[in-house]
Amino acid sequence: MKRIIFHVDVNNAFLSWTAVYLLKNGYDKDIREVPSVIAGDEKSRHGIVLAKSPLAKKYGIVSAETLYSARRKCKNLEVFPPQYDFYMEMSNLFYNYLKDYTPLIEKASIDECFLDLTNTKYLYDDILFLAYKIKNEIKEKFGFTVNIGIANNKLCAKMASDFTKPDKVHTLFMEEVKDKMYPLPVSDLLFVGKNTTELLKKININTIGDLANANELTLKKYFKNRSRDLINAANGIDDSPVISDPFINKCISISRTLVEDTNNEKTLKRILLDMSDIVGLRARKKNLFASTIAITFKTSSFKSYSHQEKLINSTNNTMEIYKKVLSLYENIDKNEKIRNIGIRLDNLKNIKKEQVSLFESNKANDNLQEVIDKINSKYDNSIIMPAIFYEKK
DNA sequence: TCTGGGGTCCTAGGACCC
DNA sequence: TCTGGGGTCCTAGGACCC
Repeated sequence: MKRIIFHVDVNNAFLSWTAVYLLKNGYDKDIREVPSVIAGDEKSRHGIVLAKSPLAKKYGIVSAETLYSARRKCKNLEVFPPQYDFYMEMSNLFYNYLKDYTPLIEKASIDECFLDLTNTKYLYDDILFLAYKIKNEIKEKFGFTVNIGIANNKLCAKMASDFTKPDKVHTLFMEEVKDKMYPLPVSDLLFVGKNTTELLKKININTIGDLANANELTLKKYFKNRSRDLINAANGIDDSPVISDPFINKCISISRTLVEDTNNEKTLKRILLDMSDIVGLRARKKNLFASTIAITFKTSSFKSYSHQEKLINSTNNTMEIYKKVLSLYENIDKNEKIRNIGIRLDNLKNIKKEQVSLFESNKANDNLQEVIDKINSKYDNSIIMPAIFYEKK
């Protein structure tokens, strides 16, 4: 049976949401109507474009480019800082509104959801009418616009919602793939990024249609096992389900770009401890336990490295994470200055894997952690941490 | 004042086992 | 007297997405 899938995507999410916030708070201008971007603070080296208005786009400004370069393209560019807390609020409003239409809803990211309406569509006599109703209601209720893609699977729904923006509904049913998707440049296809586009160009594949009809053996030379997936994607084939189960992270990570490059051990260890506590707390809140811990870093010359290690007992305990992080830190080249440093908890499961040890028990650690978390949640900002970690260099 | 941050998935290559 | 072969697990690195 053919499925009916909606992909609902907030137009220029960060920029729209900041526009909503500003208008609500008496700002007299809609920043969606001028050349504007949302970008981080350059002084703390976060100066890249996170979202752009349609007019900023006309100047050739793209996401993830440096603010410096964006300003050079457009002299009167208006720049606003991101407001992550407000974005989370809007994202939840959006999701809670949509989930009234079907229990089969998947939150794909902060600003997009998939809805499987296959079994609920009989409730709505006209699926297109329903999409317009959802789109218009979101605009009226919340003040931002969305695009909705309607298709028989997630891939095509997502492609469709990307067609023309903003505030639009598009369909891309299986029988429309040839007409609507084949003529597009292959770089428009999901999972085809910059590098893949370059490689495809070499073998004269320029449109999605070219890829759809490509010879798998030819592709294999460049893309190995990925070849079949690429051809399937180009043909609009995808049978991945809409997953509404509470989301279980595969990994939780955190990283920070430092105010200035450093190889000062004390500074780096202090930051690693801080971050160990943050990721640990996030894992504990979701009741997830990591069996792999990694540290990641970027050097002054922008080269990335990582070191990871599997644990015998999985954990989400701050002290245990930090202990492992420190031992991983010992492996890194202490001469190189570090620009960005991070921690990743990987192979997360919602049960604790524990090998029974004759010699020690982690029970005490876990109990202590629970007490610390309780205290910290009561007194917002105070971070309680065993003193030994502060006194040890 | 060049170049963020949080994710997922895949692959190569080494270690180790039988 | 000159180096197998299959399987699994683990780490490092890279591509891609929003």
